[in-house]
Amino acid sequence: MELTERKKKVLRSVVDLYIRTAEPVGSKAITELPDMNYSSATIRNEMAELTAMGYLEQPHTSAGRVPSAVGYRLYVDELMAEYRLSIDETKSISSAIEEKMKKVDKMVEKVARLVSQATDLPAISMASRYGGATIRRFDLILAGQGSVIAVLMLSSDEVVNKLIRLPVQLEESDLKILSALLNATMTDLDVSAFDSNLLERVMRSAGAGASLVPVIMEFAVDTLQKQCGTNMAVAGQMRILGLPEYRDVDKAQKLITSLDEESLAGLPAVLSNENGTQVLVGPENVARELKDTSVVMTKFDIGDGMQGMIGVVGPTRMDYAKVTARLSYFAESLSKMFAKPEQPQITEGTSGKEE
Amino acid sequence: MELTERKKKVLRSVVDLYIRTAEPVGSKAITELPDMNYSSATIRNEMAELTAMGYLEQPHTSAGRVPSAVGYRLYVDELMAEYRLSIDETKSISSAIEEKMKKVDKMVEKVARLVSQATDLPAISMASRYGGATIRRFDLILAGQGSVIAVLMLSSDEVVNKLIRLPVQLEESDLKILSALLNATMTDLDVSAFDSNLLERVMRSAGAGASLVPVIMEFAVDTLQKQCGTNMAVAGQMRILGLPEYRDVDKAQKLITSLDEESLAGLPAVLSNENGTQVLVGPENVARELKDTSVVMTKFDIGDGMQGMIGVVGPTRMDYAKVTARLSYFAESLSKMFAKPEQPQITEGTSGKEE
DNA sequence: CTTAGCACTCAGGGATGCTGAGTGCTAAAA
DNA sequence: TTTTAGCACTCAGCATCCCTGAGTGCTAAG
Repeated sequence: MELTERKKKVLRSVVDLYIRTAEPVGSKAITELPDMNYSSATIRNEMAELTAMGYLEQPHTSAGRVPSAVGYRLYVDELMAEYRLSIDETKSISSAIEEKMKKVDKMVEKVARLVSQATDLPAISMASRYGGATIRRFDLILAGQGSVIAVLMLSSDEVVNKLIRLPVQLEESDLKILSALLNATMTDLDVSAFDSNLLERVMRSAGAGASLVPVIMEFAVDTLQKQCGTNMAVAGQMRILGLPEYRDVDKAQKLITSLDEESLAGLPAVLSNENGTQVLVGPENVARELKDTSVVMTKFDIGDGMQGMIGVVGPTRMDYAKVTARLSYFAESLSKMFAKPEQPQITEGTSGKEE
Repeated sequence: MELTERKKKVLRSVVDLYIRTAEPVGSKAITELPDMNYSSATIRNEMAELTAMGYLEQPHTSAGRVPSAVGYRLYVDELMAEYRLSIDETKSISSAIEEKMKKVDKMVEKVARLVSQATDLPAISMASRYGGATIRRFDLILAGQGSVIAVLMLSSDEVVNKLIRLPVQLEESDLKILSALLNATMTDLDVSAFDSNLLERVMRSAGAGASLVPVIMEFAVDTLQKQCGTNMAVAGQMRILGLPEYRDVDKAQKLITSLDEESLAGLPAVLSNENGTQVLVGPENVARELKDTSVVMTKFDIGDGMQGMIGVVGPTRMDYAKVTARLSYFAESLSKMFAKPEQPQITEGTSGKEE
């Protein structure tokens, strides 16, 4: 049975009010809305029918109505009004993004923080690679007393380095030969190609620098693997403490502990493959702990064979319009930022101790 | 007036019990302790006197006693029994530390997480430099079509790099000359020496690579400044939700928001300069938000002109013995790890996009 | 000096009752 | 046929009250 226009209007009003107040909505509250020229009795009848049809729920007899999961679904898909970002909002989002972002993992963390701040909800951010990374170029620098700095330039234009200390004394000329060999044999290879076979072959031709080869190769594999993996960050978990549905510490705690990287690993699988914003309402979430929360996620392209994703977790009652608007804007801005091409560009990286 | 032995014993018992139960301690509970051969009436008298002397407090007339800040102070300084780490505990701490730690900022974050996990309390970790860092060595690598990779080796043995794209075409020989120049003029300098004067001087002699100099210098200054600054991380804030004193969401929220990097920046100033573990009980904390929490902190040496510090924040009622024991062990293990010298050592780092 | 005994205090936890927001139904009005 | 006014009913939330028991301080006897 189709919903009449009026029913839809009532449903929308209920959801809107409930989002604002977090309290069950009564018929009188609806009548007081502008544009509602019916008496409370009429609204009551409509609400009773909407309840029967499963769009609304009643916590107890003498309370108002609360949207059900089905109700939210309809609201998100059809009823909700576009939320228009104010200039202030777009500005603060853009300026937040414009801060320089360095390495992917740092970037992911920062984005999570920014999104969380913009929505005042816990936020998730991830970046995963669908095209494999390769090494474009090897360089070896002699740094005195048996120390060599290996510098790898990746297909993604990232540059990584590693300080290697070996008991062997090497000459500048040895390194030149070795790096030429590495560039000839190990560039543009998928990570899977780095096997013991390759290692043996390269070592046989390596001459004086042979002892360096295994270390460099391990470093290369490590680096490529790190590139493949999914980077993920969660931020702002404690923001849920501000929400009335989590006044109860136990509930809050349960949700927070389920908001770590591991528990959310399964999330991407649930999402459809298209770009754009998706909403998972309450029970639609697979993770049991998220049963009475909603997740809003947006995918976008980072370029360089990377796929980005940002999202937030919040009460089913969250302000979907506002949140999706902000998320989309965020994703769009990020895409633009990553697509920005050609201009003199600078990349940097650090390296520290490792034992 | 000095405390009698028996009074001390009673005070210790009160604190111990209160730490365990988080509930006011009554005279009867004390009598039931082994090694307490007095009746409840006697204990009551002692407790009354301890209260008069300010070591104990009474939430209300018919409740048991709770240690006051002064009481905790005495307990921490004189009364508390050494807590002996079990083999399991030392093992899990050591194995946690043995995971490889890379760059300082990553390391700081990881340590914060580990400490928090080991104590089940929010933890703070920081590393700050007291000796200035310098650059030991510059290398420039030509990476095709106007791209140059600048590789800087610091006095701390960290290696950082940056990909620079310039519209100018440079030859291998230009870079050789330039890097020789940089190594001659800009190594072993304190960050303050990098002024416009130096820049001008170097650029005058730089020839073809002159346009690179400002970029490299900016990178150098950035890197050194980052080295100077204090790295700090907080982890496990939500652990306070498990504590009975923070069943109240508002309280928990207040504390959590005051546990960010900025608010804790003043902390180091409060601590004495010696290494070793220090306890700040309740009102001894300067930060107003920490008035009814305690902070336990340990300083230790990282080497390379760096000072490390780890600590936890918890209720005044926290198990000081256990916490200080674990913190000290942690600090010791970390010191050892950083002191471990000479063996073939490898350092690595990455670098990503920056616009 | 210690302890048994006793009167006193008071937080915390039911039980009870009231209030007001909200409902569903019916019957009159449009 | 649809809308609305009116009314009886429900029930969460709050305030009130009382009771219980843990804990106290004081006194007087051991």
